[in-house]
Amino acid sequence: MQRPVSFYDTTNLYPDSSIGYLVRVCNQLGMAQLDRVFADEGLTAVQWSALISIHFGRGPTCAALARDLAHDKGAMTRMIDTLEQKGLVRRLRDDDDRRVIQLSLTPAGEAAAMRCRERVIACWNEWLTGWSHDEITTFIAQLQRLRTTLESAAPCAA
Amino acid sequence: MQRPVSFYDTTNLYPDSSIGYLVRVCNQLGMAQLDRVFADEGLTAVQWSALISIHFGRGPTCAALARDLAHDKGAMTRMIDTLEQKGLVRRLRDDDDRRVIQLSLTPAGEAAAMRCRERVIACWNEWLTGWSHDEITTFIAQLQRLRTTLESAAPCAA
DNA sequence: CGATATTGACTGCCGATGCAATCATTGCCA
DNA sequence: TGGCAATGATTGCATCGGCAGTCAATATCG
Repeated sequence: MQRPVSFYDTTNLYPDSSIGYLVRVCNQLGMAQLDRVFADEGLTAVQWSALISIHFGRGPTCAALARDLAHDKGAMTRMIDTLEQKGLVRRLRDDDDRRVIQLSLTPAGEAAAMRCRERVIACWNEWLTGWSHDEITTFIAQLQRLRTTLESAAPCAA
Repeated sequence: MQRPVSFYDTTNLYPDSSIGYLVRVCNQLGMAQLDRVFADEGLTAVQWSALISIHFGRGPTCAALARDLAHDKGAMTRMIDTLEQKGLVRRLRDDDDRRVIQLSLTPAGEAAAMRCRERVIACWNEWLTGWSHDEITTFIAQLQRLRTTLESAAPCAA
């Protein structure tokens, strides 16, 4: 069995060809754009993604939410604090496992999350103008594949 | 001429299919991994990317560097401060345009950037195990395309 | 030529983030 | 059962990042 060929070497890893660099820049630019879009809702892009994650049942608890968004656990506690103060998120102690605090959206939180969602949809459709359906689904699949790898990756040996 | 079909609507924008969510999570996970890799060099992943950007002539000045990395200009000044104190970066006032301060790497900065680069190459080759050459180049091209769009995008109307 | 706009570097300020430690609760296993 | 590891939530601490404003130098245009 042959060892797979390595893609990167010292001759071809430069910013424009670096997945890490490109992913970071795309993230920075996209988040900055969305922060401005959400400004009049009093939300940041990260806060909105937390609301959405709760909405879709990916973040039933604070720890799960932090894992889902690859966000710091401590910082997540404080983010939930502010979202709770805004009246968008509810905390409810779990009776079965008393370590856990269940998170859920208030009606106001649901409404805000859905309002923002429509604007995010509009933004992305604008940004993806000219992309074919196949290009987009391929791109999403590749991002998912990368996420899965990074999630399960042991600390890199290098 | 027909208006292109929109990809996203309220039935298919959820975290696992959202480019924004996936890009963010990949960035968070990748940067966290690289932060640990660079820890013994006393560098963070963001600092390293600044060094590389200077190395490749993409960040000849503080402002250009901030644009290249989609990083805050003020924060960049302070990052250069610390990299200068570490003896990795040099500042040199430009004589032609006296607003500008030219950035360059010291020999120590070059060496550190290249050492880290090799480790980054190793990490990415590990993370991309199983990807075909074509899949990787396609992925990179799509990320570049997205970056270009986001860079030139006016504030989203939505 | 002169006023205004633009650009680059820098700074103060505030909020957010990551890390480490703590405490409570639960799971696991000898 | 009893002790120990694991998990969840929280907090303190240091740092970082984004925003807005300032100052200096340059470009633009009437």
